[in-house]
Amino acid sequence: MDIFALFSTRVADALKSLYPDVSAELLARIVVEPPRDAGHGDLSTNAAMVVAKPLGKNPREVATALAARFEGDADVTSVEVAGPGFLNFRLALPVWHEVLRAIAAEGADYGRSNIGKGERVNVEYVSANPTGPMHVGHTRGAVFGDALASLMEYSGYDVTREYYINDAGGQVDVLTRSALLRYREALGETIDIPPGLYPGDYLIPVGKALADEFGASLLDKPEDEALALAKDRVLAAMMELIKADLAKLGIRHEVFFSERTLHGQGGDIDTTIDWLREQGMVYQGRLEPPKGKTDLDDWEDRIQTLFRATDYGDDVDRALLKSDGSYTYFAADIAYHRTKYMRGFKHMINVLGADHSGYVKRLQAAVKAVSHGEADIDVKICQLVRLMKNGEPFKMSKRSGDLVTVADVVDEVGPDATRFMLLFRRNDAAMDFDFDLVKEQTRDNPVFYVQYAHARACSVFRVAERDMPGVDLSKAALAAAEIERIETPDELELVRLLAAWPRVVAGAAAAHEPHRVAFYVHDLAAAFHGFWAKGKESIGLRFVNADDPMLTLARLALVDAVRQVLVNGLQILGVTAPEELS
RNA sequence: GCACCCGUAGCUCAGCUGGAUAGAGCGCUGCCCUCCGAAGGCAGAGGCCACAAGUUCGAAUCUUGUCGGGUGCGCCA
Repeated sequence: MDIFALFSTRVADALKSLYPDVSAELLARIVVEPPRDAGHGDLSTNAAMVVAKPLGKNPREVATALAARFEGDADVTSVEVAGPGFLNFRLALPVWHEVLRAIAAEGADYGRSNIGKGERVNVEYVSANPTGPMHVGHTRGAVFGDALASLMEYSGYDVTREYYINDAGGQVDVLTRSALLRYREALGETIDIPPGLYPGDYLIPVGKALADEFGASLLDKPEDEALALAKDRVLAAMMELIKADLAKLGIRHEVFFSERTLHGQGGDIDTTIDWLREQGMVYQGRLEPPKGKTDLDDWEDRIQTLFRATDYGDDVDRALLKSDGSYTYFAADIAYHRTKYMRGFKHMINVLGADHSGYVKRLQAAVKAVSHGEADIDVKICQLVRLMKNGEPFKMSKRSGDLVTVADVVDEVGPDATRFMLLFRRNDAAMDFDFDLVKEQTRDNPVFYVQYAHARACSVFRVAERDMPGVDLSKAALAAAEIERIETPDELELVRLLAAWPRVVAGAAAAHEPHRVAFYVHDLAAAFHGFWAKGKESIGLRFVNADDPMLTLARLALVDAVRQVLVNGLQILGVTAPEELS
């Protein structure tokens, strides 16, 4: 149940009956929303202002006519024309009681919508190079993508969570060579890791595993052959490391797509490039060197194979072949996104790090080209995260490099805090991650604040059981409670917030902005804590009143509704809702 | 030089895709609570929404330009 959606159609219907010739486009621009200032009422609509001009009428006049349509409506206690032509509604108590009943009835599904209409969306995120454990820099994108995918699912999209394994480039050879050194080490040699190779300890067990499998047999082979034999093992081992890191954050993907499978004779890249050629999207030409870039010593002006990205909104055309004749990363990516389209995805979302911001136009161009403009892609860039301790930026040092891994962070603060903090900010704004704050048990720490609200809601039930032994507090009993007893302004404020939840999730899903869910849940927690605090000043506002079981039951239904919505929000964010805090 | 992102209270950030008198937390000031319904509550001060034009009934929000910060800039991934 979404009262905003409900009134949206009612306002539109009223408008149509008054002015039969208002266009559908106009109706679509009408918004029913909570007014910024609660003093203005419960619902507010701009309908009159939107429609007035095209109809050649005065907005307030239209508003007045519209208001008349709601006179005597049982759900509405007052309609007022305000300001330049706003229409403000105050809703009758039974509407709020209906909201509470709906929450009880819908439970975990309260807020779920079908705005996605079952359409398929591919959400690609993390896609870290398989050259080692996940760096902390990947964490934000990982968490963001995961929460966004959940949010889309919750809003009626058919979501596929996908990870693109960049296992085809030169870095993989470098990685494998590094692992082969560790292999020699495992066989007893003393090794020295030259600069340029990966020095990390995490390759030691990989070397050992190679030694176990191949014995000394790789030693006599030419490097090419040894590389070919070892590569799959090394890559698999790296993916295991990455998956373990992801698991620590509660993240899983449905599809792991290997870049290597696109390469090779007659592979997807070949067919894609051929296809692009047929479409006239490829030509031979030269590019201007970028201005203002410092080190252009190695710039070589040459004719190359280019994709007409500028036809699709990019700034320059992009190279498909390297000078050695192999495909560029972008060529593979075009083919990759073509497979997404061929696999039936008309909506794609890519979550990338800040260092890829220069890549988005190119991707959008590729998707447009490859789908004849039928598919869309939204690229979400996650800005940098600075780790802070004692008010200063810091780096946790690992013996074998100065990387801070995902595991380092999660082991220190836990997955819930990591996830919530990273989601409690717009993705496109840089943020500081404060280690001290995250472990504090005070209101300043939003993770604690929200989880505590949930725990407190649960604790109310424990108190009720203690103080009112023998009273039935089951879901069924709550559903049968006299919800009508909910009527004080403080209680209704809470209900209003609960009523806004479906609207908030839907908006967040449409905008691809999970942080809105985090902020909502935080607001709801604040309102709940506030109401709780009132009970300390005035006993009549306490949830549990042993001498009035029916009132208590009604209030418990309210508490349970708050608890349920907190759970629903946290679930989307992938954060647990503990019943007790230690 | 170019592209993208950001610029909102002293600090950290929201602002519901164009709505009404711009919000929250921290910090500050002043009260209240000394409570196990633990891990506080209430109130106040604090703003040229970077700046300037434009679009319209209406702009923090959209357009253009300027300034400042971040990221990136043929063949790396």
